[in-house]
Amino acid sequence: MSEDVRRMLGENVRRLRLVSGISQAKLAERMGVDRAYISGLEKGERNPTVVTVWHLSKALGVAMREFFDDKSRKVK
Amino acid sequence: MSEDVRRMLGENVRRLRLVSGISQAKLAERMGVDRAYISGLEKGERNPTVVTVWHLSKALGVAMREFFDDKSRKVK
DNA sequence: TTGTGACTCATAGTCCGTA
DNA sequence: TTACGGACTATGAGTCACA
Repeated sequence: MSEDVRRMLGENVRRLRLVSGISQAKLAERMGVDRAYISGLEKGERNPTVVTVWHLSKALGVAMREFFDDKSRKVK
Repeated sequence: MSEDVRRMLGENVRRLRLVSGISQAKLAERMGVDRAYISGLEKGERNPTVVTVWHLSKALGVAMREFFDDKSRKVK
């Protein structure tokens, strides 16, 4: 289901953000977006565009593909 | 620039679609969207959401990350 | 087979507050 | 520090007729 995509993305955003050790507010500031949006994103309630994912990748210093690796998936 | 993301994505969609040997119309049919949308996508004029990319990955039978590999980039 | 402009409707994303 | 909600504006989704 496509809801899974949003959830997976949100988990990856949170994971990568925590790895870089910054708050939602700091991430939002780096991206130039609202902090409330990051909150919804990480909870899988948002369906961002690829440009937004690109902003995320720049702000967190990771490749865009990092956001699409399903860490929860056991096989394949 | 973020325009580059749209262009890169469009190029990857076209590349992966041609690899699988189908027309824009066929891809659109598989995704359940209008053919005109695929046209705009491949030309880098659209900024799709991650759910749309997910539909693309299902229709073309590839992983989502495939759409974010920058084939035109020489180094790094 | 693909590109394009004009279009409607849904939602991305903001800004305010409260907890 | 984060979640949540309402009201708002900008922009993406998705279609169509025509070239």
